Amino acid sequence: MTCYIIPPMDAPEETYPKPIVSVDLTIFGLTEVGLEVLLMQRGAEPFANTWALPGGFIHVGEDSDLESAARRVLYGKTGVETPYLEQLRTIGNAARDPRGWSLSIAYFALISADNVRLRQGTNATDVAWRPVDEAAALAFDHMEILRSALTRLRNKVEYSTLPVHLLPVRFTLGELQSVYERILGRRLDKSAFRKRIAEADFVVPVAGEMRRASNRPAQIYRVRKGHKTIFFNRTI
Amino acid sequence: MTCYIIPPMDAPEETYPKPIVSVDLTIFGLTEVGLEVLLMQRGAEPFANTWALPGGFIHVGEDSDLESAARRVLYGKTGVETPYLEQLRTIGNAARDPRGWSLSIAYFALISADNVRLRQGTNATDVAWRPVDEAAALAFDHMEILRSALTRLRNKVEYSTLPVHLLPVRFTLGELQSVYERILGRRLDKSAFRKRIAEADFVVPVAGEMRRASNRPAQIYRVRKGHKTIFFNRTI
DNA sequence: GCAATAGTGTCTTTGAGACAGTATTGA
DNA sequence: TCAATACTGTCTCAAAGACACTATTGC
Repeated sequence: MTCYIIPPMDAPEETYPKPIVSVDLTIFGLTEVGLEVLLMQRGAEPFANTWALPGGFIHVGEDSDLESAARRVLYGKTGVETPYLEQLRTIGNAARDPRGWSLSIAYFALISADNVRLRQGTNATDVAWRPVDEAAALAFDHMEILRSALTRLRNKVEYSTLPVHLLPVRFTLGELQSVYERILGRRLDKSAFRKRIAEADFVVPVAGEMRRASNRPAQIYRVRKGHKTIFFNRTI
Repeated sequence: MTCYIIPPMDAPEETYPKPIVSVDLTIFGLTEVGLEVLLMQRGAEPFANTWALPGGFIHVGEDSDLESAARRVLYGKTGVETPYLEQLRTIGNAARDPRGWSLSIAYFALISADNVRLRQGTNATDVAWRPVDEAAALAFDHMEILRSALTRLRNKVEYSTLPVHLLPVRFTLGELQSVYERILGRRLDKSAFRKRIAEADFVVPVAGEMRRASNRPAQIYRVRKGHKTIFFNRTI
């Protein structure tokens, strides 16, 4: 039994019971299969044995801020330290969690799937990549969160440099174009694509390094140091 | 003294103290002065007598969801029922509130300033419109939230139909263009502007109604029923 | 040589922006 | 008549998109 004593001086003007607060992550990765999302199977009630987005409670003593909490969850499940992480939205109502009025701050992350070592955390019996359209029923309202994240990703892909974060550190322009095409589900014109990338000026060639195959070798690029996501004023 | 007993069965797997949760609103209105934001002067500690964004705690028993909580705050301060309301972001850390680890779900609202009847709520000694650039020091990190909201508004104005919500129900195209110009701080070409508005097809003329002055009368428009904000693929 | 992909150049067509015109009122 | 603003039409120039061409490797 836990009992929190709220001191009267520091208490809110009127004291209300607080909602439950958790941080949930939609972690996208690009594998041979296509765009996939990292899911975990819940070990404990509610929704035991159901697949869910990785998440957890805020550790008031440990997490200095919200993003730290999200990064802690991310590192715990993937072992990855610095991927692209963005706040998606906060969803909260009385019905989403049988334990009571509950709040979820949803984040979405993009990672290069090859760097990941999947880990099983406490209360999770399994962790796995699942194709984004494999619309399995997820715990809580996580399916709705996943759909929001997917919408946001597809929108941003249309007019930003965001998809680089799905690639390893070094990549070719052909690989970059392929990422855009796989997420958008349509072919892009190579010439127009390269014009956009050149204008945005966010990747730099790695001198001397080429990707070799049984064709003309391709220049290898990396993201320019200190790159922030760039938004085009037109569609890619 | 308040003591919450958390039953062991329904408790989180590991039980952590919960953060403080509030909902704060950046409410924009367009007055003769220009773009203004609705502020209230706090009546109670912390930050007593300091200006702050209107906000409040979630009422677990009363609010069915987050947006309801935001609308309750909005109605309480302005008497306005259905303005444009959008979730901005959630900010949370250990330092922003002296009472402890605190979370603020920030919303931003656009209202037609003429419909508003300002009200003083509990714990507020004053409620007033303030120009957005009058960078008074605000309570908590509300200045940062206000800046976020302003950035979001200016960005969206560039390529969306969002500014209609700052106008009364009936307006002329000249008035609409003026709203865009006042927020963006630059003149727009009338011809190009009207082309955009016509393409977006989100306003309809009110048959027969004209705004009269000592010049050619202007057609009065209203927003098309069921209008959702439309995003242009280019700048306005 | 051939297959395959890298990388570049050019042409056409679209449409955004600039600007100037006409329309219609009150005074 | 003039002043003022509503509303529309046209021209120009930039750039997006389509497409084709050349380059360079392994086999």
